[in-house]
Amino acid sequence: MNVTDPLSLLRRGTLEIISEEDLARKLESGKPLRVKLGVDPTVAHVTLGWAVVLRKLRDFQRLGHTACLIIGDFTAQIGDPSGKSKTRPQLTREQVQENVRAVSEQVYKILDPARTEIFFNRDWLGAMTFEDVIRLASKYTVARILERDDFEKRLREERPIAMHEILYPLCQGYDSVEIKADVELGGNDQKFNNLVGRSLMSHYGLEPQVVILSPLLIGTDGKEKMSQSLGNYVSVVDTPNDMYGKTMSIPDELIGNWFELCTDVPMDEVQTIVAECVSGTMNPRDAKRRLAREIVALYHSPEAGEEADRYFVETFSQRKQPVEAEEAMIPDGAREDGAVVVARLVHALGLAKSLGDARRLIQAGAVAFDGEKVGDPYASLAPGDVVGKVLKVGKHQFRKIV
RNA sequence: GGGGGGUUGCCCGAGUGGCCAAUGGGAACAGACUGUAAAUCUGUCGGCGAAUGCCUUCGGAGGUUCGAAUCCUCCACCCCCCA
Repeated sequence: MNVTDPLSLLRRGTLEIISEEDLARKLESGKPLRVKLGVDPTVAHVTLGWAVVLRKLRDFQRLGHTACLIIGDFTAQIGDPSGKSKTRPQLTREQVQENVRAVSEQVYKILDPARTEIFFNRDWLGAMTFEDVIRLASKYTVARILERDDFEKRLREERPIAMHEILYPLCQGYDSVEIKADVELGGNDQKFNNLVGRSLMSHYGLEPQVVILSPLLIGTDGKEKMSQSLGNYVSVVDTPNDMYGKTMSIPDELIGNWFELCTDVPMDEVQTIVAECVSGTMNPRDAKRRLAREIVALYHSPEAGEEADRYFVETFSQRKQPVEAEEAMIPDGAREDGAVVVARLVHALGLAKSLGDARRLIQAGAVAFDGEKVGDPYASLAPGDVVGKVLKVGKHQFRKIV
């Protein structure tokens, strides 16, 4: 790849580079840089939010540098204190391996495997003696650790902070020492941890890493950062229709942000789109359709993007029956005296979490066959009346009964 | 080590012997309206049952009582103040 100005490529979609001078100097040295990114092995999906930093990492690869993925199988036991402020459940080595397998497949939808190294931090953190830990801990002060937003907040709110959580930033920072990182990428919430890495590296006589921070992508709920545990995410392995549909559901204010962080659409074009939405020249819905198409194109194909767009317009805008709904047989549990009990059918197909829930949905008018609502929670129909029809539950769950 | 406060449903938070499956808010889900947006209005929001109803739930284990989220005992965990 021929890039005349590597720095400006690397700057897109970042919030802060600490420091740009250092980065420029390291780039000029001409040697391939080791670019570190920590990976949380407790998740099994690469989300668009995570893809933001992965895409940045890919930019580095295109410039000839090496991606160093650190699987935090050791640190996962501690749990990053940022965010939910809860200690995570411990994972077995097997569970970790399982997630890593799933995730690495997805990661290579973005990264170049030839320029990627993978490490497990258990390999060095797990091997440390207590003495090593004490020595590491001596290189940082309590006051500085407690500066961390989350700790400060929890202290103020009288919520617990366990000793081991205090060690978390040190563990993560030590990873940088171990792999001799030149650059570390991360979401903005990683700022504290990544800066600790810088400081530790100097203590260990290494040149401190450059820290590059990306904004956190807001999830489909429009409020919280996108994360698997919050369920407001789009996975890079979602089907085209899902990916498209989820993208269409984001609030308008996020359009520009998503374009910048999730697509390769040039920034000046993004700015035009946003301006037109604001001025009313463009319907924000159409801007989102473009966005959704771009995203599907990136992880599937441009054709799949068009296809998903068509599906969306037909199914939701024009409220047609979906062309091809997932097929489902009538489970035995849904039958009673030869008739099909609608509530049981909905429940048995997993479209409602309990029988009672299914009845409530029916009562609320959320259940229909071929567009015809079923209003009676106790309705039962002859099998002939349901087979071949499309069952709709809520806004976007469809099953073709066969 | 001493003293005080706390642990309620997805979250926050009321409830201090029966009227409590447990007020209220948020989240979530559904309906209407739409652009599968936002805002708004309405409904639902432990499980099972056609139903009077039954079962499970208020940190854990016991106990008192006709009856306990509420009282007692022990245990676990958390916070604050003092040392």
